[in-house]
Amino acid sequence: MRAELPVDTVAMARFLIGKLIARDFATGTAVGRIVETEAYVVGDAACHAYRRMTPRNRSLFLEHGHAYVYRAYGVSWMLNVSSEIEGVGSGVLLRAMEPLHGLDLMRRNRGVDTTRDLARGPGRLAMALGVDRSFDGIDLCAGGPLRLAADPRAIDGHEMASIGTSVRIGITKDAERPLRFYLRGSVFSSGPRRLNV
DNA sequence: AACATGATGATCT
DNA sequence: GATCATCATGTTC
Repeated sequence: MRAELPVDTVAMARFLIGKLIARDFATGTAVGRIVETEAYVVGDAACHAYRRMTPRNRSLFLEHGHAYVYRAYGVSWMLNVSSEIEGVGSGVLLRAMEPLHGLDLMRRNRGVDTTRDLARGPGRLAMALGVDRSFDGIDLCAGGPLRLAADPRAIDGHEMASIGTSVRIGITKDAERPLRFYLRGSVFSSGPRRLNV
């Protein structure tokens, strides 16, 4: 999988739209299709690695395809994918997912029944997958309990046409950059569907 | 002090 | 159903 991943943050954010993320639990596997991402690029004041490497953000500096997990607002875990060569700090936030398999597991993790609400939003996505700080720094391309996968049903090139772009959600620094990407028409993405094309 | 959010309840259609 | 205000809460620098 790593060989297929782009080594570029914006390319990664777009590439991940439509890809699958799987999480093994003792009782089964939950799988979702990524439908919304945000890029946090080099030189971006909104990126946690903007200033320098710190204990919190060090996973952003791992080789592309590793998890960076942090707590937002004291309530939610955020799951990101590192997106550049080792030593360069940047990543892609996974903001929403369409539940495909193991919905019972996600419902249990979320304490919510409605399919549409299981993973629409970055905190919900992480909770549905049972992701917390213990996943920070893990390799998402190594066949571990949390991993990225291609969609076997996808046909090369067909997803590209259906990706929309907008500004990122919930930030104040570098807020005007068009670095949010979403699968057009998906009811499982979390924000505006109609900014910037 | 600021923050890459979500649940809830109010109010409007 | 949409949209908005409010706030709980941990972690960072």
